[in-house]
Amino acid sequence: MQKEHIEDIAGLLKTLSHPIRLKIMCLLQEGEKSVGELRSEVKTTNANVSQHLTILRNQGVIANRKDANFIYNRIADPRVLELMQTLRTLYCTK
Amino acid sequence: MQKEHIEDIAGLLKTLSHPIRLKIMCLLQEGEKSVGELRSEVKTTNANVSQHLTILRNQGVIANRKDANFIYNRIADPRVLELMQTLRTLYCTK
DNA sequence: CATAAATTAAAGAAAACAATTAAATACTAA
DNA sequence: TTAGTATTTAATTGTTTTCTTTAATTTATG
Repeated sequence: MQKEHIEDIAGLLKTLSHPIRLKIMCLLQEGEKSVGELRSEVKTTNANVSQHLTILRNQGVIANRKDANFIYNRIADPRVLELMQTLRTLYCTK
Repeated sequence: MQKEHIEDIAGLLKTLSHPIRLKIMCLLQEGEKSVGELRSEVKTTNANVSQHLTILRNQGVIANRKDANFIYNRIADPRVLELMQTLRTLYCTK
């Protein structure tokens, strides 16, 4: 791995390394979800979820679309989807 | 994923999410290396490398053996090895 | 034993992070 | 327009990380 890759991947892992953000990514594996739906699943405040979503969005791993009052979030990077699947296989099987 | 898994994986990702630690893990994919060897590759102080090695050891991803003046470190968890390989494939290919 | 090389441990300051609260924005519907 | 819902932003505060420096430990060798 070259230096740039190291920095990039470290940044990605850092983004995913918070329990709330990792859980959000897990939930989004099932399909897009609004901020409110995510909030009720991760059990924290709207503001907190919103801040974590901003971090995920800045990293480029999620994107969103607006529909009326709701903002629906989805996983934007197929590589992250595959990474999540690898983590599940390695650490959640058996 | 259950809550415990989320916490565990988030902790693992956090451990791997520092550029120096990630680089160390990359280097150890090639085989065991002493603290001094790692230091010269990641270009920082011995103390700093040692601290990062402690973090990796506490997370259980590396182990070491002592031989005379040298302490040789190696990757201790095969799942992490596979995770590293996945990251390389997803983000360093093409 | 004395010295050098490799490593660890401890302490400190600066920077980054995270949660909370309150205020602000955007949109819908009555 | 007004009220209500969903979401974001900003500010504050406390915690955690990270790096640096310095001191201590371990082991081999002269």
